[in-house]
Amino acid sequence: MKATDSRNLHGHVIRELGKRIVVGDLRPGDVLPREEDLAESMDVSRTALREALKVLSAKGLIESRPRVGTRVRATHFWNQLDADVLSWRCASMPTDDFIEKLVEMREIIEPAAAAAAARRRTATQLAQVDLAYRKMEAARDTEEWAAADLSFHDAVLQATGNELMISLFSVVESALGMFFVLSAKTAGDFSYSLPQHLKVLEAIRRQQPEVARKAMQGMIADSLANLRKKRKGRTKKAS
Amino acid sequence: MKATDSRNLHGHVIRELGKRIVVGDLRPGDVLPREEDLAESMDVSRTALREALKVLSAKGLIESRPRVGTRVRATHFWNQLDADVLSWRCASMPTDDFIEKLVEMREIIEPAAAAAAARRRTATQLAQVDLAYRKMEAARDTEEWAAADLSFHDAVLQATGNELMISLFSVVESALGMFFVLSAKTAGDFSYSLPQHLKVLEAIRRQQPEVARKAMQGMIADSLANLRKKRKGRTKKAS
DNA sequence: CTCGGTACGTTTGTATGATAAATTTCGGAC
DNA sequence: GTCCGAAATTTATCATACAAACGTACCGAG
Repeated sequence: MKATDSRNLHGHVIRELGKRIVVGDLRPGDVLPREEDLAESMDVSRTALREALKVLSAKGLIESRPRVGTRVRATHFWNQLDADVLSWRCASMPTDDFIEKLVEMREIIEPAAAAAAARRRTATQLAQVDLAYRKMEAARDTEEWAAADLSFHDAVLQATGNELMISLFSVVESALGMFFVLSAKTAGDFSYSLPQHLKVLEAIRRQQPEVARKAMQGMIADSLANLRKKRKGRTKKAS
Repeated sequence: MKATDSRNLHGHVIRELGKRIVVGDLRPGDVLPREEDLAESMDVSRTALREALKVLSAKGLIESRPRVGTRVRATHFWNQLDADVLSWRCASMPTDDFIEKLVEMREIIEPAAAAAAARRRTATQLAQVDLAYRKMEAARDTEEWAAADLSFHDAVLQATGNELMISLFSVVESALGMFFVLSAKTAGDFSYSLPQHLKVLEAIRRQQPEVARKAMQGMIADSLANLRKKRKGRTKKAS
C-alpha cells in the first residue's frame, strides 16, 4: 500500500527526495539546490519539481522561503505517522532503536483496538476478522501468510469503527513489515502465532474486551521476543 | 499550530478545498470541475491550483486521473491523523460522535504516553513537564490556561522520546481544542484539573509508570464526564 | 565608528500558453 | 452483436515570463 503513486513523474521525485531526507542523506538545516538546478538534475520541469516540493512540505520534511531557498526541517516537524515517511524509514534497514519504537506503538495501539473491537464490532466486521484468520490458516507460503496477517490486523482496527484508530494501520503495517523482513531467513515456522490470533478472534466474537486485549498483548510480546532473538542472531552473524 | 501556511496562495486553496471536502460540502465520489474552470473560479492560476491538488492528493482526500477528472476519495482513504484534516474537521463544530472518537484516542494514547514518560524521561524532559505545569498554575485567564495545558500534554508526549508518539500530538491537540471550545461558556473553573496534572507530573518525576498511567486515565475520565455534562446542557438548550 | 535605511540581486511564488499522455467513448467494420 | 480503432477530453508535463519576498550590501547620517 504505497501512498505516493510512483507512476507519475512528480511521484517519483517525491519518493526520491523524500527518501534522501528521511534516510539522512540530506540533513535538517541543509538547503536544497535552487529549484531550477534541482529540476534539471532530476530531469523534470520546474513545475513537476515544485508539485513534489509542495507535497514534501505538507509532510513537514522541508520548508521553502523566497530568497533563502528550500531547506530540510528539523525532524520534530516531520509527520512521522505519514505512510510515506514510515515506509521510507523502513526501506533502508532501520535502526534497532526505530524498530523498538514501532513495537512500542503496536503495544499501545493494538491491544486497545482489540478491546474496542470486542466491545463494538458489528457482525460484518467480525466476519472480516474471521475471514482474515481463515486466510492465515490456509496460507501456504510466507507471502500469503504476510498478506493474511496484515489483513487480520487491519480487520481488527476496522472493527473499532474509529477512523482515527484505523489510520494508525500504517504504523502497524510498518511494524509487521519489518518483522516479516527480519523473519524471512528463518521461514517455515510462520504459523506459530496462529493460536494467538485465534484467541483474539474468539474474544472479539464473544465480545470480551479484556480477553481480547490480553490476547493481543500476548501476541505482540511473543512477536517482540521473536524479533529480539532474530536480531541477536543477525547481529552476532554480522560481528 | 496550523500545518498549511495560509500566507501562500496555494495554501489558501488547500484550506478552501480541504475544508469543503472534510466538512462534507463535497462528497466522496463527486468530481471536481476541470482544473481550468476550478482555477478560474478560485481566482488562481492552474499552476497554483495543481500544487494544492497535489497536497490534497497526498492527504488522501482526492484522486486525479486523466480524462476522468479529479474526484473526492472515500473517507477510508483519508489521512485522518493529518493535522490539517483534523483541524478542518474540528473547525465546523464536529458531531458528538467524532468527539467521542477523539476522546477514545486520548484514552489510549495519553495514559500509555504518561507511563512511557515516567519510565524513560530525561531530566530536561521532566523539566519541560514541570515548567508547563507551573505555567498552568500561573494562568490568569482561559487563553493562558489553554496554552499551558496544551504544552503540558505536549511535554508528556515529548518525554516518551518516541517520535511516533509525539506525532500523535495533533490528535490530543484537537481533542483539547474541542474541550476548550465547549467549556468556553462556563469559564472560571478552568483550574479544577490542576491536581490531576500534578499527580501526573509527580509520577513522572518519581518514575512510577503505573501511577502516571492511572493519574492520566483519571484526568481524561474527568474531562470526559465534564464534556458530557456540558454537552447535555448545550443539547438541552438547543432543543 | 556605528547605526539605520535603502537599493539591489537572488530565489521562490504565480501566471500563461503550449504540447504530451492517458483514457473514456463513440463509431465503423466484420 | 462484438471487437477494434479513431477522436475527443482531461490531466500531466514542459517552457517561459514576470511578480513578490527577502537577504545583503552599500551608503549616508549622526
